[in-house]
Amino acid sequence: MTLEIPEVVINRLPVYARALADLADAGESVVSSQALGDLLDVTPAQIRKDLSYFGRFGKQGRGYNVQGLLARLREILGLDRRWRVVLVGVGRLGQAIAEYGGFSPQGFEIVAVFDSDRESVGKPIGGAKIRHSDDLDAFLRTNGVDIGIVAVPALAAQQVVDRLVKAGIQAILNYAPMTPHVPHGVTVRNIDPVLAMQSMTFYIKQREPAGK
Amino acid sequence: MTLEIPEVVINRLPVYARALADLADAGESVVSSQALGDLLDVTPAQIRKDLSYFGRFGKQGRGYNVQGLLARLREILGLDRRWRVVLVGVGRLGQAIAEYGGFSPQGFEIVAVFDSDRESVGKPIGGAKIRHSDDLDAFLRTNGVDIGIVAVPALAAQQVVDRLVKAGIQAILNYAPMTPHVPHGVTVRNIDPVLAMQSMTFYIKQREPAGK
DNA sequence: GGGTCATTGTGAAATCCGTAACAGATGGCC
DNA sequence: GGCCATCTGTTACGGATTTCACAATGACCC
Ligand SMILES: NC(=O)c1ccc[n+]([C@@H]2O[C@H](COP(=O)([O-])OP(=O)(O)OC[C@H]3O[C@@H](n4cnc5c(N)ncnc54)[C@H](O)[C@@H]3O)[C@@H](O)[C@H]2O)c1
Ligand SMILES: NC(=O)c1ccc[n+]([C@@H]2O[C@H](COP(=O)([O-])OP(=O)(O)OC[C@H]3O[C@@H](n4cnc5c(N)ncnc54)[C@H](O)[C@@H]3O)[C@@H](O)[C@H]2O)c1
Repeated sequence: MTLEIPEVVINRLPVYARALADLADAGESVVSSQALGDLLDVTPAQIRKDLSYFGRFGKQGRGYNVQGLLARLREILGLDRRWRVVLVGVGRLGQAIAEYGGFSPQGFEIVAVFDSDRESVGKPIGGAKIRHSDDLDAFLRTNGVDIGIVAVPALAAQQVVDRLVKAGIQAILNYAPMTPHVPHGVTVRNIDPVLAMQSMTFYIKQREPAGK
Repeated sequence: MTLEIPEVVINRLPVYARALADLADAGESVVSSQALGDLLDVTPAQIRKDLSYFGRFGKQGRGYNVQGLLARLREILGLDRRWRVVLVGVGRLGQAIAEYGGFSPQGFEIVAVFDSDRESVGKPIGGAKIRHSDDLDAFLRTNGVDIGIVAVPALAAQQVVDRLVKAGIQAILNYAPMTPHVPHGVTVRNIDPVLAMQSMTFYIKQREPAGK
């Protein structure tokens, strides 16, 4: 139905939702696009435009009802239900992810974790037991799983992505420093702090006429 | 000098550099924009256009010299030197960052780590000793530091960002789930897996006509 | 050394996205 | 109840980014 919404817009909605949740916590009941924009370093026009793709949520002369808009955004993004997630790769990063308390309150439940290292299979982590990655396919097929998190070394990552895709996973959060290939219809987000730093250095350098 | 290069372009350059490094490791000496594009899911025209902002690096009929282009990109991005980084917040995530082996080989050296918890001050982590965050300003002023990594709870993050900025830091990698405010001239990149997942759910939902 | 083929670099066209601006609606006030 | 100040929703515009398409160039071969 709504098939022409720019991806940049979709990527901003969770940011709006997060700010609205903070405002709600702070006891605010109404917010204007101007005030929300100040909070997020976004122009008010952009916020209004973004929201207008989905409907009319505000009241002229007043602004948006914080709880109301938050509820609508959550609905639009599909955050009004819980999502089942598997984690593949339980090294240092994978452990931090498995034990991170920030996912569950947002509706993302890590229902199983996998690793190829037989030594670690069976060990408990973040409420689950580590399973062997050979059992990944079987698990995915018998349990409904929505999202896969990849936290294996770069060299193993494409193989893991392929397995997740073959088993029907629709969305992948990739922490490995590589660009995964997925068929059309699978959504990927990459998290790579090194790339983030490597783009920042360009700007630092620009501002440093000395040095070099 | 070169002041009108779109930020999206700058953000793609490290991705190109990473792929070129992989190609170099694989023994490839030449690559075409087509081949590189296939690797990265980017159109060849985009690659050529991006590179053309900085000069002419290829040879018609042949493509780009892998080592040569990599060297030029590293130079453009400022990756031909080492960068000094401080980490603030040594909780679970901060520890994983401090001990992550992926930064140093790319030229990012974590020269000091800070936390506000007096219990943990003095403990060794990733080659450094944890310092108290009260000493952050003094350290930054006496040691040249280029980049700050923020890994504290959201409620403390703006305060930490402010301190880093006041001490002259030019670039901040923020892991806290909030939008930091910084003056013009300071570069920020945010890393937030929850936001990443929250935008993916939109697309999963789109594809699931059932459910809901 | 000329012909062929592949591939770059780049203006021009097309598309995408953000901003501006304002008509219209709403609440508050007297 | 009418007036005023405020703020939304939306359209139109302009700028930014991507894609297109092709002339120019270099490598290779015979
Ligand atoms: N540690 C960090 O802070 C950090 C930060 C950013 C990115 N990363 C990236 O995340 C990935 C993991 O990092 P790490 O530090 O946890 O590495 P790690 O070596 O500690 O852990 C990798 C884990 O993956 C498992 N594994 C390997 N191949 C597998 C396969 N085919 N199937 C299932 N499991 C497999 C290994 O047994 C190991 O437990 C790497 O790609 C790394 O570059 C890590
Ligand atoms: N753990 C993860 O995988 C993960 C993933 C994504 C984002 N995050 C975010 O990263 C941040 C840190 O997460 P965590 O799990 O490590 O939390 P944590 O509570 O384990 O660690 C936070 C650390 O920050 C320190 N701290 C608090 N206030 C400080 C201040 N003003 N100055 C210096 N240090 C201070 C605390 O003493 C503690 O050691 C949070 O904002 C979290 O939402 C964590």
